[in-house]
Amino acid sequence: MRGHILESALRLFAAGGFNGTSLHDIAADAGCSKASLIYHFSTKEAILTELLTPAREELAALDAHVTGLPQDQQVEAAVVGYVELALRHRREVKILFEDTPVMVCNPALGDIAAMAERLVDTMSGRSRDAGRIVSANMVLGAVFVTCAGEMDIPDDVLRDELIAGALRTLGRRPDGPRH
Amino acid sequence: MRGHILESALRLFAAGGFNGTSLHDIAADAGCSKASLIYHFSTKEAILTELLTPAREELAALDAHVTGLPQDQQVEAAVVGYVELALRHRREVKILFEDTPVMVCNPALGDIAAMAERLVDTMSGRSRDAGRIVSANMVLGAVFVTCAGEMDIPDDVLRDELIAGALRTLGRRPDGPRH
DNA sequence: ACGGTAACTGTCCGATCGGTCAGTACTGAC
DNA sequence: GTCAGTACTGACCGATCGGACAGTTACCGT
Repeated sequence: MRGHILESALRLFAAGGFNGTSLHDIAADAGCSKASLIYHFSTKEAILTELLTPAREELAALDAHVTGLPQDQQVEAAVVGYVELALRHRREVKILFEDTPVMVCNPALGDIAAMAERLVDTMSGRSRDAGRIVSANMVLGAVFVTCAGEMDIPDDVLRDELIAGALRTLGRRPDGPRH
Repeated sequence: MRGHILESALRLFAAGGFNGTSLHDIAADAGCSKASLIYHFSTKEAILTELLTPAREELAALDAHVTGLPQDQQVEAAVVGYVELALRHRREVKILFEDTPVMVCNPALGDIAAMAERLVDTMSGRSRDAGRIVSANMVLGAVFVTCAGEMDIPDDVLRDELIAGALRTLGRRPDGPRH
């Protein structure tokens, strides 16, 4: 049951947003009572927290891994790691971006924004140059939107194209998409 | 008053989302009663609609303008037009992306998604190649996120860097950001 | 056979939601 | 002076929200 609830909540939050989805909606979708949701998770917020925790932990792991790398490998590792993470957690990332106001007020999730910022800083090569900073922010949004929107492209192709596109955005590769 | 209400609603919707902002919140921020909101605009949805209409119309104009251009100028025109539009309507674009579920159900706003899709199609060079399609989608998200997030970079610099970054993403320029 | 506990539900609750409505204050036209 | 109309409000409404709580059922070790 617990798993069913999380699956329903994930789908509904991704489709209608956190504030746009009621406990009644989730209960109906999961095939249980509203009271059952509160039995398994004590709050609506707690459902969101538990839903996003795996992605949050993977982001933390990525953050730690990238930081420990030699300088000249950090950018590429950050890009690849972020793309794969976003692809592995498409709907979670969508919720993360679309419900930022809800998220930043959540004590268990509030550090995600800071970690994302650090990821962007890494992708910019820790530069103060406006061009680098803008490019890195662009990658953040580019990967998110592309993963969140549903396209009929196989995941492995999407992965490679996202990485290539992101590195192009950052000015790391001279070659464009073939045609 | 009417203008004050729209300004308050714009700020609050952008900060907390449509579903996360109540009529009471808007009334308090605008310094009037909740009933006054309904007097000027008949529904909460109508406030959103009126708020997004200018941006919607500019998008429609951009769509028409780009379509009328010779093939070889369309991609660059689409990129430049989109960047300038997003920069001119930062908060509106943020609402547009964060409240897609609300938007697509709104009859007066429902066509925005279709126009955005056409814009992406144009930026992809109307290609069926996965790389092109992914790149174009990336540009859509890249510009949005960068405009929506607040950075202390002057608008004109941001404009140039966004255009350059987007064209790089699309593989239209071999040079990266200077360093 | 039975006590304990985990899983689950129906029902109720106060708060808040978007929206209605009767009424008031002000203003310019005649 | 008065009257129509515009701008606005306080009080109120039903619906829905997240959540509390007292059960009921089913299973399990003893």
